[in-house]
Amino acid sequence: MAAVGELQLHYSDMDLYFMPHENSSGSGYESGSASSSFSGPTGDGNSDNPIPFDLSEYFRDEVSMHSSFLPPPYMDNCLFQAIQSSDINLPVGGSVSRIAEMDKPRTERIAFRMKSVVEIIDDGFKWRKYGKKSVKNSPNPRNYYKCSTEGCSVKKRVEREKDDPSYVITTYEGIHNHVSPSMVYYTSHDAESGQYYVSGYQISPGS
DNA sequence: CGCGTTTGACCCGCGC
DNA sequence: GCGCGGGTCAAACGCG
Repeated sequence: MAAVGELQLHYSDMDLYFMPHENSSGSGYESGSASSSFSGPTGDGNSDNPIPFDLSEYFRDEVSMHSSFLPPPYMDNCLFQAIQSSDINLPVGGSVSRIAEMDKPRTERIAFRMKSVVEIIDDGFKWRKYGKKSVKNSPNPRNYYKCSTEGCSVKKRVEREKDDPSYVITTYEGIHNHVSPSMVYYTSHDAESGQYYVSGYQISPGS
């Protein structure tokens, strides 16, 4: 397993897409119907010291996406937690600032688009590849992975963007029913707001 | 030998 | 009903 720090990722080039539910029309980000996407800031991006934040606030307030320069495992976890623990909806055509006004979540699908020289990113979870398909209108194949943890049915798809192969699109579907087997997360409490947030993480020695 | 990957076959939904 | 495309299955294969 490659450590995150070894990957040549450009977090400032990362976009997030909230995918429509499978029963909605269109094909998500490919057709341009994805709802919310926002690029990260172009700051110095110190991924060694993740900035504490409550992701749900980022959904409510249309602000710069600090998590864009955080390592995928950290952001990944926060996104799943945010979706799992709040009333965030992931609408088609909705803006980020309106998300909190929406109904219950209808989807558990998130797509990451990031500039990367590698397709397989160590996000702390253990994945088993179960399929590979060439997709229409794209020279690049799409790879299918399942979380290999027993009882967890989270899937992810990985493919390179057809227009710019330097970008990798990773789509997560489902929510892990377990913690990352290789990551240890630390939480802190903000006395002023009364909220807890993830203040850091560490790859566990056993992984 | 066990585990993960590969890859062709199969299934299913959708549009015509 | 048929063809197409996306997603999944599972046997074969490779590697440590």
